Amino acid sequence: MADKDKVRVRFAPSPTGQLHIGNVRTALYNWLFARKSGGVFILRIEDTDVERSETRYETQLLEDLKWLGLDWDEGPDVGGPYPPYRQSDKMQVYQQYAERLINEGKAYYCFCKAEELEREREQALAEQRQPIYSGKCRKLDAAEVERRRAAGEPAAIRLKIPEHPIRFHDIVRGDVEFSNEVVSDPIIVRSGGMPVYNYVVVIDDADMKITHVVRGDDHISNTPKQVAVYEALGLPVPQFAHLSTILGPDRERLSKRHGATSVASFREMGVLPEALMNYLALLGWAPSGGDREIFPRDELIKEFSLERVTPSPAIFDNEKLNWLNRHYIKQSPPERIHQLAAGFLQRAKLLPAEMDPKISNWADRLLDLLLPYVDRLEQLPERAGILFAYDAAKALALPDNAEVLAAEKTPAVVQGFARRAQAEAKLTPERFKEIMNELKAESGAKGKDLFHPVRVMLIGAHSGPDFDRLIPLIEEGSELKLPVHVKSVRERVREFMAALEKRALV
RNA sequence: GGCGCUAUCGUCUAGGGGUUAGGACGGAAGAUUCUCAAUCUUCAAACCCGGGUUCGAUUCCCGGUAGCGCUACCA
Repeated sequence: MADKDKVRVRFAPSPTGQLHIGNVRTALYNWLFARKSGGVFILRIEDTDVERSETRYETQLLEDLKWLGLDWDEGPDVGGPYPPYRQSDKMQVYQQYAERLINEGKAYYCFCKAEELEREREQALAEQRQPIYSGKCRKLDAAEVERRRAAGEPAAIRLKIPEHPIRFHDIVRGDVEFSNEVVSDPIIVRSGGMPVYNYVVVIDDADMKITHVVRGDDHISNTPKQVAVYEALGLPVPQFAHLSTILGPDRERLSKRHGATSVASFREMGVLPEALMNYLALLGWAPSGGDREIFPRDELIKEFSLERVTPSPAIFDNEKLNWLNRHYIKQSPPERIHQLAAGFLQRAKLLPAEMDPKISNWADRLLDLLLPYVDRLEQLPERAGILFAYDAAKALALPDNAEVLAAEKTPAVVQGFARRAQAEAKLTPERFKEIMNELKAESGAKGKDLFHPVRVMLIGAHSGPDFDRLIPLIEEGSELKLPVHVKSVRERVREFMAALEKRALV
């Protein structure tokens, strides 16, 4: 492919907060499109809003993108042929272009005061007129402009919007047309000298030779202004693709109000990046056929196309994300998922920060036991409660257990199990099976009636993982030096019987 | 208010002038398991409304309605 035909796309976030899930999808689609077409993916930092931009957010942003596996070919940290990649480093360039527009008569100085404009706007609204700029300063004669400029009167710079409808092509939505009557002459440089987004974005995209602008559809109404800037500057207009909004369950634009929306929060919850990417890819895009849901990164690149992006807004569905996350937890290589998952138990202070091989081996088996039960890794510490947080009194008090405890054969099972288990220094799964068989014969209980009481005694709940794997984990865990002691079967049984006796007395 | 965008199961979507309107999440039922989770099987569940065009519209066109966005010297 000739260089001049090469696809060049960009992701251009503002470092004004945590990287949001909606922006991530935009980044993902840009990235997929670039990788699919053998093009270039560019990261650009839009920090013209000096008030709200912060360096720490920029650092965080890069980290989040890396975590997601979205790598960029050009950017503020890696450079590239069209620097700078941070708008705040580019102020003179914007100023030069603005002067050029003024000299060519395509833009003009506007001396209107902000309050004055606000008044006009409110009045227009009150009279049900279009609140667009009157164009007053457009008619000022050169001499007066010169005089007022010389007197140091602050002036913004406005672009002259042409007298014809502005139309552009959108890959997702087809042809879009705006009547010029609804587009004010936009301010491109503020009276303070700071250029405005709708202007700098065009300069940047043109300077960086961006071929496709893929971004959120909240920009769609801004696009005519931007097209006007391209045209005034005589620069080629790129292709646009406006992505639909991601909505919360209440059909309102997804925001912090809806809970976790930042990449960081998903990471902290133990959502795997590949699950998040897969989910987001499906939110607003589907392959032809539409009967596949699982798309690892490579498959996504192979299948993706902007033409198949859906124009309608989509509601974010945590359940489906969970399903994908469970899928990728199962698919993930054991070493990777063990390491990741162990981190959650370490942070919860259930596992030591430094794990010797013995503990590490035990932890791996524990995780294998627990992992099928979780949607997100953050649920692990709570799930691990069956090992670490045994509490007999609580088990007896739990409403869920009431039925089991009240069952006719429960006392015989409990007594029989307790007596036998107490005799075992270390219960083995084999011995456990024997005991259960003996109990079955002795009490006449079988199935649930037999196993539920024992389960309540051992883990405080009537349902949970297989005893075959659970019992060795309990017994071996009790011998390990862990931040939180794992009670042995004997300890559990003793505690349970004591609590039972106490309850009987009350 | 004006302008713009959007409209298929509860949700994400495939499809498209004649289809049993397909898949997935979630839900329900069953199989399996001591139980729960996982797994497997089965089931229920949708073309926003009204006009055209047409032999025939869910599909094409127009209008309505609803949702969302924009309407800044924010990005």
